[in-house]
Amino acid sequence: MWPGGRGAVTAPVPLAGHPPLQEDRTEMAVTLADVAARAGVSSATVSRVLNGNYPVAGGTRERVRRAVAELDYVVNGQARALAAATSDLVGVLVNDVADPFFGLIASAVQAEISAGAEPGGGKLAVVCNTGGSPEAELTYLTLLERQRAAGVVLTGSAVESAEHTAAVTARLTRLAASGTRIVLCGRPPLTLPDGGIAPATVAFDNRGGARRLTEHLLSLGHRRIGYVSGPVERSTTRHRLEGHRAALAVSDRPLGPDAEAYAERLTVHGTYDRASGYDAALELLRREPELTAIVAANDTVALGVCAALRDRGLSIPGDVSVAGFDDLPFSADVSPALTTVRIPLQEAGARAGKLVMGRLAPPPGGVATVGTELMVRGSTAPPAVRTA
Amino acid sequence: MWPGGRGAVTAPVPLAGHPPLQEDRTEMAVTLADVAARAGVSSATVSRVLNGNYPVAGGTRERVRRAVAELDYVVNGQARALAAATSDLVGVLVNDVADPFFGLIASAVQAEISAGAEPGGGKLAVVCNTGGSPEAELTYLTLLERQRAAGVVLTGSAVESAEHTAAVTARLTRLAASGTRIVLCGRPPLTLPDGGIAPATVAFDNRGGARRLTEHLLSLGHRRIGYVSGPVERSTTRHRLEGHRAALAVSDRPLGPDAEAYAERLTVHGTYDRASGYDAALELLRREPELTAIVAANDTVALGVCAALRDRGLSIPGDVSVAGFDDLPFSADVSPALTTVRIPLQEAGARAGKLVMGRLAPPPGGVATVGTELMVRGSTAPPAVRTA
DNA sequence: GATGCGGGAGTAAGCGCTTTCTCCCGCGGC
DNA sequence: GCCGCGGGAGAAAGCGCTTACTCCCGCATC
Repeated sequence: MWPGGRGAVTAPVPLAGHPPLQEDRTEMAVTLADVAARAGVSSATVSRVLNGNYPVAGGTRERVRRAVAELDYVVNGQARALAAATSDLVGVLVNDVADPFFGLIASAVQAEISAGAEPGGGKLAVVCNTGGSPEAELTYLTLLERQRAAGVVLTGSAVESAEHTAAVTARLTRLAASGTRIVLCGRPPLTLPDGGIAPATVAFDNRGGARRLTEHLLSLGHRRIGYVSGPVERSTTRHRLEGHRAALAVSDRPLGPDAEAYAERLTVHGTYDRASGYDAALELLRREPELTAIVAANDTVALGVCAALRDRGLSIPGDVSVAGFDDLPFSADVSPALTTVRIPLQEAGARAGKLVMGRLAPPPGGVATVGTELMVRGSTAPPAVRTA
Repeated sequence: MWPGGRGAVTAPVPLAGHPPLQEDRTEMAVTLADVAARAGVSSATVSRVLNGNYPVAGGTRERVRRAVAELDYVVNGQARALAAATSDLVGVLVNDVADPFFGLIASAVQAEISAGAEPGGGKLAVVCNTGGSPEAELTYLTLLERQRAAGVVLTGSAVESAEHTAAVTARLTRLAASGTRIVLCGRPPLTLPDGGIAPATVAFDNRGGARRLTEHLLSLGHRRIGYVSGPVERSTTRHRLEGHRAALAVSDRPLGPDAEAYAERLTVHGTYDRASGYDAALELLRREPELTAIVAANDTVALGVCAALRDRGLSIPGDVSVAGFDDLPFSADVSPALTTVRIPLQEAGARAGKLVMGRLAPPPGGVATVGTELMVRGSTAPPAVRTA
């Protein structure tokens, strides 16, 4: 078949696998066999006691337990995983761990998956920071496949490019086929090709929340509303913007047929961070000095907007009302407290965690949407009566 | 499940390991052997091509590469780990992922460790949320030992109880002995017993930062300064409080010998969250209505303090100055912007990441302290001249 | 033309578990 | 009193890789 292959091992020289690496400075770890020897049983029995899935006589069990304790034995997860074809790892992909939005979700997911049964304290969450980069997302998916992760939770907005969607779908299909449970949290449902079951999804009602938020501003009397959007090509960005526009569309804004163009003009795209909000606010003010309200894509951006307005000498909400999205913990504490849309991130994360652990049946249709709630606080008020 | 009956199979039926679980719905994953067969080489050669640590002829290598691509082969990390006695996992223990303080550190650590060499994109960070619970910390340490983690980064304040310290030390000693690299970040150095090398440490200058912060208030003219501390028995809490007291000790406060008792009275312990700050501020106001400044254990707590003061109708910094610690991103954006102490969390995390990856030599003495910087902003000002 | 070398490839021995067979033993039933 | 049975426990076959040894072959050396 292949060249160079001889074979013919003539002399009975015993081959040796890994013998030379014994005398490391690192004393050899205790293995199942050591425990077995100490307890005077076979390693199979020790394994059985440890996993508790096979009847072992009380006395024997006790002896094994003692040996385990005396030797401070800790099972080798990788060997176990290999032999049993299981894994203790669950991947959690987030755009940015340092962002409380993801932190809250990750924290809830993690609490859920490590709250496992006794055997050893559940699974371990591998939090992967994609930084919003599609490539990183794919890389991590591969890394998780390599680890044969028990499950994967994808959180946050999806990049809406056909190419990337296809790539992610392919990875997820493979993962699902090999038994990894997939859950999407805060990103739109996905359809897997060739009969694959679509992953369970915990979706956020971004569109509805955004609509209600803008309706709130409209009802206060605002008509010149700026919108600081997130990065284009991301599902969350699109949904929130759509909700905003939907509210505007049914309003009685005096602009009639030009309404859409006007809304377009008062929309600035940026990233989901503070600096982006700051810059965008200035830009909006330039485009429409008569602005009476600004809606931001999220709370962090809203903070940047507030900073810019303040630097411009405008008061909130006296001169301009500001609203955010997400209701992160700090939003209630800033001054003025931010009007925003609350997403039950904790609850969503917990739900995702239960789903990925198989502790919760997937919702009918595969998609569960968590509602959003408008939180009206001090940063929004009726527009001042200007000299217009 | 298990046998149950005997079965006296008399004929020489060959034993079979795992044969029955072939026909799962989950098509059998591609293995090294499959790739080898397809490329017409031995599996050893495939392994060598993949790991690039052994000379393989160009043609052969190309053939293997093609086979890998065609079969969409992804190496089984667990088998590899078992065989090579290595691991792709690095544990990162944090008190609370949802807290930006830890989020920032974790994010930096992660960026550092996954920025690995080509072989496969570096290691995977396992972010473990201890919730500040000593038990959880130990549990995670065991779980990481089980996974034979390549490294572990412990972040955040340590619980200062002899018992817990001993337990952690024991776990770390074992981990270190088995080759796991240990790094402490933001927690005080530790000494391992019996000759074990102490883990590399990236410490924060909490004491110095706190001292300079209080000195700043003193220099503004404040003399009645409340302190909202963190949970007792935590190193960070203690260090910050010590810094604060140190500054007071050398000040010319008019209270003379009673100074210490006074400082004691103006210190309230709580947790590191907003609610704690809120309650503590009210309590301080009750104890000393003449208070002109409040120093909080961290920015989050400071936010709670601000909220309480506002609810009491007090202006910041007009009536009471407020200061925090950490300089989290939002601190510059709240109104008034928070005077605080900046800790270069990003830098510290990156340093810890490099250390745990062995890409940076441990600092001499094992401990590298990152400096802190006083950030004076709008929330502190000279005390108003009250009718006193 | 025989010998020495070094590059390139294969063989197979484990890594430390899990799990399937096998097997031993004491006991109640016919 | 012999057979059948079920509870307990052991032997051993892998899981899918890595890697220490071997070995072959072509080429430069003497």
